Amino acid sequence: MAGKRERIAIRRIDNLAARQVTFSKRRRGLFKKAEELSILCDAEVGLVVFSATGKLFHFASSSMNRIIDRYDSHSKTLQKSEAPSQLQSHVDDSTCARLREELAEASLKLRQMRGEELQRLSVQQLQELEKTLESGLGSVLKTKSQKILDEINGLERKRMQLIEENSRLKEQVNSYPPAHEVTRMARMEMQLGADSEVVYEEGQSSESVTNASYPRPPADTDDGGSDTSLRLGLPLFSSK
Amino acid sequence: MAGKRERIAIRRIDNLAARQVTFSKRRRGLFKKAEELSILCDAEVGLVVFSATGKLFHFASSSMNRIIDRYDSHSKTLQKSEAPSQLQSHVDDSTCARLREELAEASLKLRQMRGEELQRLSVQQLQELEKTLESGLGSVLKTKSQKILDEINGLERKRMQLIEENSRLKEQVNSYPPAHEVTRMARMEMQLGADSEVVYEEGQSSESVTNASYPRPPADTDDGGSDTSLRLGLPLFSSK
DNA sequence: AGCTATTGATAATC
DNA sequence: TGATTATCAATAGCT
Repeated sequence: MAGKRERIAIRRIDNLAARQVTFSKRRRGLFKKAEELSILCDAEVGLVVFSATGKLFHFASSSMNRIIDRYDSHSKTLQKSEAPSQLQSHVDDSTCARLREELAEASLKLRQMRGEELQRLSVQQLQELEKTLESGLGSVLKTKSQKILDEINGLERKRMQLIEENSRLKEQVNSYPPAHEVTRMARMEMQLGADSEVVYEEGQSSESVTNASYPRPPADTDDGGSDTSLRLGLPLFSSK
Repeated sequence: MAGKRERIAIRRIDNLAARQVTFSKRRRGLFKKAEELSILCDAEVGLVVFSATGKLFHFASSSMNRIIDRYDSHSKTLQKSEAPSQLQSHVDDSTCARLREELAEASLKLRQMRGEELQRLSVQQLQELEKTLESGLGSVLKTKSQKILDEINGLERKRMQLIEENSRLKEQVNSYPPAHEVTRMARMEMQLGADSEVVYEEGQSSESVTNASYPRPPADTDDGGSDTSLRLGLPLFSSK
């Protein structure tokens, strides 16, 4: 039948068709609610939506220009004087047109690289695109691996420094064991156990620092479901 | 308790307090949905709301100025031709600047997808790029496979039509064998074998032809250059 | 494009 | 305002 709905996460919908369908549905819903708000609550509402393909949709309870003007006057308390007689700032239309063309072309290429709008391409062109993507993917994997390795190495270096320092300190403590300190150390060792994180010595291969989870995904909450494999794919390249 | 809700008519709410409460609630809902649309569907969304008391609320998936510029440049299609004032050229100027900006951004993304200028990206961003590239690559392979299959099917269909036509013609020839033609036919059949594909003419009837199985891929490989494997990756994988 | 099972939004109320 | 809940409205997943 229909409709075993599940809640969806609010992140970009990967599938193109699904994204377009959702866009249509939600866009209608959004515009409806915008209008309702303006009517119910006597508010002035302006809504502008550009689809991913660049198509424009808009709604204004009064007129868009009026709303934009009102928005400008509200938000631009600190508007700089626009220096109205800006001589020679005239950029001719051809430049603009060319820019637009280039932008359209770049956007299309981007969408195609993301796997959209491929129907018009020939097999030959698809082949080329495939090659480009594979090459790019290779570079990305390589760069990512390098960055992760760097991070690991950095951590390892710090760790070694700490181990060294730790040894030095331990030596000092053993050489001059003030009574109260000896007692404290003993207590600590009992608490921590032999295999605790406090490392006194022992040469360690980087093996135990593998990629289980890299310490710091830059300031981003790992969205719980994202794919977990890192796909380093570079250093241990035992093809064959 | 609470809430025996009734549906309400979409007209201005007379009661001031109720109107304000509804404004707050619906405004929040509207902004939430605006943001969701922009994220889910990769759309650029700008929303401006003035309350009845003149308070401003706004949301922009990118930046409001950019969206307003983009809106202006879109609706500028039917712009009045005159107004050569400074203001006009000022608008053109900012539009141009925005275009330049967008183009630079798109170009950078393109280069990054091709594997260039990746150093500044974080591991997280690289991971995302990788995912995008893999997804795009999957779509490309899928599309290419489909196109190749279509081509094969088309060729096969034509081949079957030709074989049919061929049989028909052969029958005709056998029924009315002029003396000199008989000789020729005999010679040809000795050379070519009975079931060869001698094509006399191509009848272009688009009758339905079952294309279920194709005995063999189109035998004529005039493609003498490409040494690359096709990497069909055929078994159509679903994209989610 | 239609059709529902569900989730999500929110009107009424405290 | 904020919280609660009964209802209505929007829409995700299919066909």
